Amino acid sequence: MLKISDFAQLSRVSPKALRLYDRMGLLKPIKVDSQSNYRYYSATQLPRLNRILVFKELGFSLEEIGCLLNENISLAEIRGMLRLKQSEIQQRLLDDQSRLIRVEMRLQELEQEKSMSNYEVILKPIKSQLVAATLGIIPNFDDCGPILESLFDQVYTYAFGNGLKEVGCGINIYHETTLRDKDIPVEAVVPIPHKIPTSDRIWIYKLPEVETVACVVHHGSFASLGNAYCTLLEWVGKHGYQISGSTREVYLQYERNGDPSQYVTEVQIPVEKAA
Amino acid sequence: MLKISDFAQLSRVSPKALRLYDRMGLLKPIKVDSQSNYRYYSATQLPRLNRILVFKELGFSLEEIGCLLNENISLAEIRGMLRLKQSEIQQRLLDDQSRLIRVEMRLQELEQEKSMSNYEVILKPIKSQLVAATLGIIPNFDDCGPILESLFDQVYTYAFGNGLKEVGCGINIYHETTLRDKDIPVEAVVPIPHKIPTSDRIWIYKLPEVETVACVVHHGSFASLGNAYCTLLEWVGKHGYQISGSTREVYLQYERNGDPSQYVTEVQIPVEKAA
DNA sequence: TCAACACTTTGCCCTAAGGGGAGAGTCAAG
DNA sequence: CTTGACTCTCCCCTTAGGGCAAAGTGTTGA
Repeated sequence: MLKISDFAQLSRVSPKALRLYDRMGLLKPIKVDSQSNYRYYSATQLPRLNRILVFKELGFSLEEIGCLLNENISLAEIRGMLRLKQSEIQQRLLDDQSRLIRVEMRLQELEQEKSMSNYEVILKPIKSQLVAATLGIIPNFDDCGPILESLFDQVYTYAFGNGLKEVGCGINIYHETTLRDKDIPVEAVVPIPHKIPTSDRIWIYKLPEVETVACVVHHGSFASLGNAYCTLLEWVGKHGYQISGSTREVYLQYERNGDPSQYVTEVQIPVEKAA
Repeated sequence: MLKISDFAQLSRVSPKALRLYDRMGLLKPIKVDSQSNYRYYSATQLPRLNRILVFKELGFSLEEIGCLLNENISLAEIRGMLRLKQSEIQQRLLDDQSRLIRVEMRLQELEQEKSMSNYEVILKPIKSQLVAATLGIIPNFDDCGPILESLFDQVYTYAFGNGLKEVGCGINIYHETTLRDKDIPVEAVVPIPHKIPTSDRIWIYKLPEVETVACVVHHGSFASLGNAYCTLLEWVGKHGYQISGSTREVYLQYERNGDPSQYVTEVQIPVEKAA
């Protein structure tokens, strides 16, 4: 018959924790004085408490331990819970390994560049979306503005002309992955909420989903968009990915003849883990 | 000017999280309508939000991210926080690796033995304690009871005779680590709360602390204490430890001529990581 | 036998990062 | 004008207890 603090000292578990285990049914005192509600424990309860502690160290929650200590639990169930916990821990290990590598890469960058990059590369999935699209060719990058505007004009005009009120923001898709600085084919697409007829210049289709794109958000004039590409391409290589699809530019904020410093563009490159 | 759910969709961060980031000062909307309290965001805030997300994936708490995003933080401080996080992750990795191994060992045991062991081995430190002690020799294990009782009688009698009211429970220390089944020297010690004089048979000293003991709690007659030793020794070997000191038996619950099924004994073996 | 002190009880609030929901106010379209 | 979709704030919930407060209990010294 030990008082709670004696038992706590014996087991090196705080009285608070012992009360919690009592309330959760993991370890009931051998006796509770009905008048004072004092809890009384016995040294014979140490094996059970130690079992609780061991399972806790193995990463089980108190609720799970409640199941594990239940008298009528089969060995198969125990095995199942252990295997489940095993895969949980393995997953956390993998996550932490990747996290660790990314932290270390940031430290390296910091040492080399003496400043933090302006861009954060993030990975995300892109959902399939219905779009209206047209094709064009950019003779050279220095003068792509008017051509792109004209392409999007065509798509927007067509979409509004077919009764649409609200459309998504413009997206450029560069289907050519080889580097070329002249006569670049480009597809100008605009997400639309529902189907409209196709024309000879504008076609409607469902842009397939992309499992993973690496992307950066560029804030400012298109003139400095090259930095975004540099960051993105370097990141893809360094982190063990490879390009697996057509690059897109999403014009999240853009106004014709507006202030270029207010433009916001997201550059997306579909990627997959390099073999 | 995007409403919260538009911005949420754009960034794939829930409105709930955006409100939290607002409240924590991580990402304030560009405008809050003073009458309706509606939050309005701009696509220009995506880079900052992405930075938040990246740091979150690296394992930083929102509070830490608040520091990291603070304008007037030096590169040295950022480096410091990264290094701190790095060591945190490394520690968690090590913990999880050891956890994983222990879970796998339990699974193996389960496969082999078709039942769960009765003992849980736990590691703990033992604090230094003041004790009264005497030495004896056990001719053979089969008949150790009376001799041990006599040894403890001497110590208890001496302690009470010197005015002590409360003493700890008896501990046997087997200083001999070599296996011997006859004439085993044993030290019977009893923790005492403060100094008393030494005699020729009973001496008082401070039992040094032990950094780590592996221990099991045995519940029942001493006759089956061998099982506890088996479990413990097997565990020590399997888990990559080696014995680094004298084994102890702590008689947590014992009553002369009492019911042996109520005895509780803790067997402790000092261990250290094997090289 | 009483006062003092150590101990125990329950209950409440706190943690991190939101999720879920209620009740009330707001916005845009028909 | 109404309706439905959004948004706001506020409250409770999650883990495994820690900290504290008020009230009750046990032991000990005088």
